[in-house]
Amino acid sequence: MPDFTNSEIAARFEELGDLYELDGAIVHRVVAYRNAAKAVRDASTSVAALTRAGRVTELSGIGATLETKLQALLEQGDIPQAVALREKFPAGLLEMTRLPGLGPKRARRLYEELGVDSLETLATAARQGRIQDLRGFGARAEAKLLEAVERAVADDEEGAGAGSGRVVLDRARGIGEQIVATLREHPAAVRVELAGSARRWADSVKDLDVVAASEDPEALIDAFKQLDQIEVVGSSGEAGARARTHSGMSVDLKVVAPDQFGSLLQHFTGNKQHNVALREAAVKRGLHVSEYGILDDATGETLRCATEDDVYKALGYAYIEPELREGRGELHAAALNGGGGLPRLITLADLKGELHCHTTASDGKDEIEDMAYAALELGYEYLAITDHSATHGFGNEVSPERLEEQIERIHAANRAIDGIELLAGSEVNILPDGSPDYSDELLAKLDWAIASVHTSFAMDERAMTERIVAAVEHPYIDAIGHLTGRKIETRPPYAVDVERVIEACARTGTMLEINGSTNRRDLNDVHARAAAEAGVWIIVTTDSHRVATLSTTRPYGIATARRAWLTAEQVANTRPWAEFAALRKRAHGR
DNA sequence: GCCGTTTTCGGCCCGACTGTTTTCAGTCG
Repeated sequence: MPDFTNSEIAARFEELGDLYELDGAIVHRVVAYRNAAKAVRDASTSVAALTRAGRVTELSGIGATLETKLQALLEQGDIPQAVALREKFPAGLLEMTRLPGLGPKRARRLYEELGVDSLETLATAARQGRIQDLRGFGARAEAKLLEAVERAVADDEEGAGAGSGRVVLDRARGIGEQIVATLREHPAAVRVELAGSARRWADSVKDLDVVAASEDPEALIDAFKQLDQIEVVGSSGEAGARARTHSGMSVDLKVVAPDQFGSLLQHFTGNKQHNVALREAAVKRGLHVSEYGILDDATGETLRCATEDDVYKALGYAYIEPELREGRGELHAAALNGGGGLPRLITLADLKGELHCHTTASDGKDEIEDMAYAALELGYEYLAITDHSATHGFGNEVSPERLEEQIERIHAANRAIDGIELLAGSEVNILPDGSPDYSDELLAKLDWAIASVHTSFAMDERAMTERIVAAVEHPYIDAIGHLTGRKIETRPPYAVDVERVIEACARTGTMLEINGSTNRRDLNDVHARAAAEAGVWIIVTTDSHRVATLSTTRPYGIATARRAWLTAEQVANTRPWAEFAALRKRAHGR
């Protein structure tokens, strides 16, 4: 039986948590399953393998009971308790609980009292007016349920295959920044910031959180509700409102007085695990943290925090950058007495060279010189031109003969343009057998080669891992590009044992790329952190196919690096050219 | 169901909004 991937295991735990919730389990037990699911999804190594090795309880959130359930899943292909609960509750019932406003308690009552067991039978019952007579329901609840079903069905038909409803970060930030910019112009606005997962630079975003400080919240909330971007206002109160944009994103606005803004920003930046851990630690010291301030049991007074720094300081922590607030050990590190300290995170300004871009020689839109001048303007000291290689699939093929010519062109441009080192490079395809698609002799003529998988994604994990490790061991392959091939929200990673590839890179001195392309961000944050901890050199690139993305894509690669806790020292292309040149595998002849 | 520099048992963040209620449960983030 093929092993379960981490995301498959996480889905099983989520399902079981949902089933237990329907079954009336206490909330903490349900939360334990959801926390475990997140721990599994965030794990940098195979949870199936960890389970077999008897080490899975090393993951925070997995205890003896879940270990037993994991063993059952791996040995029998399913978890017995899940099998039993699926018998008890029809699949349509779980689907019903995913409707906004309908939770497990009321869904179960609809099932038991009306026999409603799917979106379809729910819609029928609502249309027949059978729901409004139930105790605790009413005519409005019935109408809202019908509306929710109809919307879910419409969304499903519209976005066939789209699934999660999450939006890739660059698009979400585009919408969010527009809203923030407009609100900032309002006379009642003192501060307006984007919060939530968009501020943490997550891969994708479910909805936008906007927080504001104002002496006149009502005026600002009114202005928000009338923004051009807003299609419909959902709920609204004295402290904020929720609305949906024409682009279909849900946006929350919250407003407090300026002297509470730090607490609000901290609260709505999250993530949930970070905030819960922060608050639990505070409770042990008699402090209660909310978005309005910090209540001290001893004095009965609430400390108002104008800045996030005030919040963290009052609780005994150093300031924690938003990208680190994922509940991955950042609070322990940030503790002012006894914490190990937080890393000094890499910034945009640290990057000294770009190592992955394309020109018209393959599928890029601009010429070598255009890219060179753009990189120079960004302050880069070096730029590697890395067009796709000889095997087909990417517009122009760069045959070996054409690569020889391209190397000459790059060298000529390098002589002609002052102030930047232009490197003759290639993004070499890793063929299914693990070999590159240029000869060693040709690869040796390059200054830099980054190798990536672009074909035959469907190999099994063992074969794919061997394929990539073979490339890692090649003497003229300096780095591996976009290791897992995932496209955020559209294509899952291919099956590859990232841990083994990291080990091979550490052994051979091969670098691993964080491809900053906004729909890739591959390595992801978890893998990049594991690679750097294993001593692998990381490079942060844009994979630009045109001049514009050399600058616009950079923040996304850097954000992933920051989410991976990386310092400038751990990223090779923060080094000046002479130092970087010496780090390349081809330079030290391994 | 997890977890432990006050606990191996007894805790487990905090508040807003909605709709149905005569004081609150359910849902959400």
